[in-house]
Amino acid sequence: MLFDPAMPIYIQIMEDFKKKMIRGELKTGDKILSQREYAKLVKVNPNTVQRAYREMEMLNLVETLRGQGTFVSVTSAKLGEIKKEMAQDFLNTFISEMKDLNYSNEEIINLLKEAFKEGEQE
Amino acid sequence: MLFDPAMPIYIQIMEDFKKKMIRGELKTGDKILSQREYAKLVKVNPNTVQRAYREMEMLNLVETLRGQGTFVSVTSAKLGEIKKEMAQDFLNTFISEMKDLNYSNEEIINLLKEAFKEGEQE
Amino acid sequence: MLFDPAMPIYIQIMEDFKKKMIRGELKTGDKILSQREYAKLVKVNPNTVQRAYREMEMLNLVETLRGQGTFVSVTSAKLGEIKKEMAQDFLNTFISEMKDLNYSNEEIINLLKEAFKEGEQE
Amino acid sequence: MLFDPAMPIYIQIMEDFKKKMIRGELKTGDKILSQREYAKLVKVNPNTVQRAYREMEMLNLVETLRGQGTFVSVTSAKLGEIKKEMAQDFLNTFISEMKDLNYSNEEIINLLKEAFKEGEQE
DNA sequence: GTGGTCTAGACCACC
DNA sequence: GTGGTCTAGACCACC
Repeated sequence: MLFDPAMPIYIQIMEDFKKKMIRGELKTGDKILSQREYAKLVKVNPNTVQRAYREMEMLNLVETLRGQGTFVSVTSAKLGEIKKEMAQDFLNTFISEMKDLNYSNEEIINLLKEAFKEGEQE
Repeated sequence: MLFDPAMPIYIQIMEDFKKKMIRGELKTGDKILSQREYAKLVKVNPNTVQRAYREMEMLNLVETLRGQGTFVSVTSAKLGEIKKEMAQDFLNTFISEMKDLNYSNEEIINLLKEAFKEGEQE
Repeated sequence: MLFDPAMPIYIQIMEDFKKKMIRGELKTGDKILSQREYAKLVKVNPNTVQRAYREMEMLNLVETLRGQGTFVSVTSAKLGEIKKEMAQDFLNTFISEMKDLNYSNEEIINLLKEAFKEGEQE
Repeated sequence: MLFDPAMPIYIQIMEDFKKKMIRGELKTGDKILSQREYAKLVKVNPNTVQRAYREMEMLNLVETLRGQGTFVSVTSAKLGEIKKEMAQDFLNTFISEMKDLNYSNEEIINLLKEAFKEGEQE
């Protein structure tokens, strides 16, 4: 995984896990990598991974059992909430970028529709 | 100006000038800040500013006249091109982020329309 | 401050701050020691103090302003809640200890009353 | 048994024996585990157990008969004394903790009574 | 000056 | 093996 130096690594780790949960790649009950394994995998310090895991625990996304590991424990209600939050962020960023380029609401929607049409043809 | 450490600063400077041109805040013929003044303003090394100005000159966005300064020289055709390019980038990023969250084309368009409706009411 | 090795230091730091808030020695708006100063004072690593401060922030007990410091931000409602929680803990520990010694409810209350009487006379 | 690292283990072993005597789980004449067996049971060094047994012997709580083992030898008078001492410690700790939270004598007694009422209902 | 992030590595408790 | 705590110290951003 590549990290954007503009954002704390532990936040990026959390975002990645959230996305995996939303896409169903990680489901409630699944064991995730141990802090040490994950740290080795993405080449960061185990302390940084621990911080990400700890914050996810406080958000009730995962549950940690000492000596056993960390397990996904997110409820579907919570999952829906997270999905909406993340989507809203992307939406806001996108809209403000397009407004910055002087696009009107209608133009933005049209560009989006065009992009989808092109996508279909491929 | 705040710079994202994940991207070269000279690129970010260029993007900023491009946006200003697109929004009409900078028009053909306008004199822009000298490299030294600009460097002082945004607190970066003058060499970095020089690189940004040089690249903009190669793209025919600005023209430098010895002893006089640097002037916007972009044509309206070029401007339209840049605008489309930048918009396309934002669009692609946005779509791939939303797809990452498992949103369908229809859902994305609906979310966008809702966001615009809410924006109106404010 | 002396720390009990049986409990994490950052928890003990938090408990100490909570008590000071309950007793009114720290009031909403008060600036508390900077992480570094506090670390020096109680002779622990600044990272440990930071963890305590961060957890207090998540509990809305304090508020942190970058570059300015950390300030008490607890509401009186929250304060009452904390006070009850801490008292309940002390109460439970005490009762189970006394039950361990085979004291009945009545005996415990009588011992307490006696202790208060003696306290008065001093 | 779990030991609190804040206190010498031999003291904690003694406290545990005292409690068992007070609760009548160990009576005068009972044979207690040999030092080696006890050490194995609670996973501490036999020297630590020996120290605990020796101190209990000096307090006339147990008696060691060469080649036979260690036997409880506490008198009922002594037992009452110990019980009071331990209770007094718990009481003092509890009162000072509650005073720390600004509770008055009356409030402490009321909280205790409430706790007993709730205990009954369960 | 302030807090925030991260690394490297020790040591502990639980399994 | 697992996670939890702590230290020492670097480097950064904000004031």
